[in-house]
Amino acid sequence: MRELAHSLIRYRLVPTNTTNTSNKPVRVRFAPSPTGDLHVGNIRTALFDWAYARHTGGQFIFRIEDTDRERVTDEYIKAAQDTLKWLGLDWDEGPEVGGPYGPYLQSQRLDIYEEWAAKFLVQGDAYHCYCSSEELEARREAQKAANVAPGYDGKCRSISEGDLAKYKSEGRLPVLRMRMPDGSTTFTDSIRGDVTFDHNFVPDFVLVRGDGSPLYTLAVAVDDIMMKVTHVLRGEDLLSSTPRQIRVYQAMGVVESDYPTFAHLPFVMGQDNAKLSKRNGEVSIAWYRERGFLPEAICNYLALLGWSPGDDRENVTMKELTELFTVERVHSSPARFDMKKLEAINGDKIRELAIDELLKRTVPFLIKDSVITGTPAELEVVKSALPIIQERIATLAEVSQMLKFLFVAKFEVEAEELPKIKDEQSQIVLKKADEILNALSNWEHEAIHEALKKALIEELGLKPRIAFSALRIAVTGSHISPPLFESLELLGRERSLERIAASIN
RNA sequence: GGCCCCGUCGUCUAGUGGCCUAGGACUCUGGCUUCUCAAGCCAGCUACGCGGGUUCGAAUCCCGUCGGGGCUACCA
Repeated sequence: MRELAHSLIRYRLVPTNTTNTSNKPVRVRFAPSPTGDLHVGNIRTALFDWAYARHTGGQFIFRIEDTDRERVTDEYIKAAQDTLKWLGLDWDEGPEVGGPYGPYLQSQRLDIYEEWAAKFLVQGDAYHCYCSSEELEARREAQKAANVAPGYDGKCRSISEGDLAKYKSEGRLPVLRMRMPDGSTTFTDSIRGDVTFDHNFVPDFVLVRGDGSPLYTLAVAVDDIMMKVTHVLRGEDLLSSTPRQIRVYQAMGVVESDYPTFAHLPFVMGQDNAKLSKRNGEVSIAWYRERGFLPEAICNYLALLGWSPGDDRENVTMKELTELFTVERVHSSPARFDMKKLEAINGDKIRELAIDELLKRTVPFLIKDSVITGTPAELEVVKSALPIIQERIATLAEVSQMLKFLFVAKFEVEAEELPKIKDEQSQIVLKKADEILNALSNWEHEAIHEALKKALIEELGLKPRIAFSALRIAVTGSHISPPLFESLELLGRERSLERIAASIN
């Protein structure tokens, strides 16, 4: 009977657009399984989820899928929250903030899953399966060899009394398996259109482990329904798990109009066209944070991976993103992650920062790199130096290299640069500069520039790039530095003259 | 192997039958500017995977093909 009832379960979800045709308030969830630091792909998903929720004025729900307690740790859960906060992806319901449909950690919802599982068993939608992993493995191998679709063969759909007694006496613990009826499932993916899965290729799947713990397939479906989620935007790796999820809705007795709308986001790939992973690029958001990438730059860049506003604009703020984001404009094809473009956008965002804001953001890097300790006097110097390096850096971490010459206790010219100031011509320049600057009373960069230009360019007849290069190295230690005259002013008269003198043979 | 998804410059993308001799951005190359490095400005290179069809006309529609990816767990 039950089988019959499910024999024709084709259905279709109403096509959805971002204006949310249904009158239900939009509820979008980001539900990662933190088995490590959140990575670029997770964040791109989170960003789209968040942007969609904000765009529609709906709720953004943050749920932790920690049914696999072997791989998910408390540190990773904590790190995931920190990362989202750092990026500015604030959630309306979830860990810390709570909400009406909590708890939001699946490990705290075990009794809920247990209840539904029991119901499914009673209803006959699910059944106990006593097959051991070894047996399943063996049968899978056989299926593969026989070239038939692999998957559970339904052996335990009906078990004889005798077999049941035998399994129990052996102490076997059954898993709970969902009965997949004949037929097919079709759903409308907002990004991909109609997608159909023939149930011949969707085998009966496990809902509850032998030890009684729930699996993703059960928890995710139950939670999305119980939390009244209206839109599921997630990675395309979950596309083929959708018919299973829908099967659980059916067992739960949910009416079709209450199913969430699915949208499967394309992957973020690494350089080598494989899914982005540790092997082919940096994936951990924490890594980008340490490297001096701005959260708004990361979000801006990631927003452009698989989505575009439609016109030629590429620089969008978080606010603009929430205004412009629609699921219709999300691509269906995967995108490759390009560090170079991220860096370019990061540089642009740095240049947009007000000096006080830039100061606030760079100080932790300078302290971490032991360039400064953070005294008010140091901060003053950094602040006055930032305007001249702001357009020269692509990441915040670069400020240390740029400004350390202003703070080092014991200054030394970089070893490889030394020969460049020891030649005859450089020595002439340095001696002349020493003489001129010692006589200079006004130590402002314009005055310094004027004096040096007159002495070195006009009187000695040198090309500017030649003349100033030696001086640059002598004073900053490197042939790459912030503008020379401003650097001299910032360094101060005393230390500048000291360094020039020290560079003279 | 089976099922499913995907296919425009090197990369991200615009493009939904004529506005496309395919636009923008990043990268790269050359130039300008310049005290180095950047930034900025200008210029250049490079793409509709392939083959059929439909049509007066196709990057856009259809079919096939090739290629890439995902899933195929008591992971998510």
